[in-house]
Amino acid sequence: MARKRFDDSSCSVARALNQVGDWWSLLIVLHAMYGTRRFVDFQQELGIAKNILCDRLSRLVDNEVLSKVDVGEHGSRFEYRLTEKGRDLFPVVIALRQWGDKWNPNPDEAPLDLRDRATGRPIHTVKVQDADGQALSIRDVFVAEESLPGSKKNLA
Amino acid sequence: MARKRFDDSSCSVARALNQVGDWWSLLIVLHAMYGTRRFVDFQQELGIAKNILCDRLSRLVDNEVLSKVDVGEHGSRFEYRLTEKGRDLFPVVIALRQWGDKWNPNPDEAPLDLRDRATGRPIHTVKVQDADGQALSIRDVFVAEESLPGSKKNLA
DNA sequence: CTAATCTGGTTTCTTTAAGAAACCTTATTC
DNA sequence: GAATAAGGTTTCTTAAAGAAACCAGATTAG
Repeated sequence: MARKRFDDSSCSVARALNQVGDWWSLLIVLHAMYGTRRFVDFQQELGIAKNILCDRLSRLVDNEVLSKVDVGEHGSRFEYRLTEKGRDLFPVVIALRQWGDKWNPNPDEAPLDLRDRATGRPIHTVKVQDADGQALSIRDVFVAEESLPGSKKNLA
Repeated sequence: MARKRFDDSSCSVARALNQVGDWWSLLIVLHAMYGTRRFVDFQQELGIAKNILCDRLSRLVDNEVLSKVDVGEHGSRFEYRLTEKGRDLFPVVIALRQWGDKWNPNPDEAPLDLRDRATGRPIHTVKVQDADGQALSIRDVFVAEESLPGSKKNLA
């Protein structure tokens, strides 16, 4: 495989994908958001091989998406908890979930019904918005200055 | 590798990742949003091997994220264009970009400055919001009913 | 008209990561 | 004190990623 790394890419999306851009990493973050904290629980919920889980957890810890906390009285019991950086992936995960629910719905099962704890009302669809909160499509957005790779000015 | 597939997973995030959840697929979608449409342009901009690009493009076409359009007078000239489903990944990509800009900024380069075409003002940070537009953190959201895998009720 | 080039691939080969399963060490429980 | 659980590590096999060569059909250059 020799997967290409993007640690040094000038594109922040590429760098972000480098940290959470594989199947398992983002699913681990997702389950961490569901409340999972223990190695064995991740393993069982995800059906992931232990060595891979080990690798992904330590990478997420290295990247400060998770923190590894020793919760044993005498060592040897750990929890993996989301850091602020990890919790900040919330909009990404929710946006991805909503996209999946919209375009690849599970015929057998209703999508997760996420609600606001305070009001009990369903949450909004995650959108890109202008300064006033108006939803923006890709055609409504442009790149200021010459910061775009390939020096194109507009989005698709 | 034998990467595990999640086509049939009951989790929409897992299914979504199955369609766009590797380095290249999402970067291809990103560049398509920048306006790239041609095979060679993807290849040069991404520095991806042709066989891998070929595979990813056809998978994205299979998954209806891109459509392959014959634009040659006499064949043999194609464009890959975002479908509505593909364009709908906009909030995902932007949320990921903003996360990357916040937590892994490029020291040498300012982040892309995305602006509203109509007003010229910078776009908002992508957020999860309640029905009134108030930003919600992960602690403010819960799962209604017993739809959560592992039958947990709360998020982290 | 012919040769060179471009586009969009496919094929072959090598490298490397993913996955399964066995094993291991330090608690904790019975 | 033996059995089990947590959290790994090691070994081996399989499969995917990447590089590079090759290819066919269309276009352009001379």
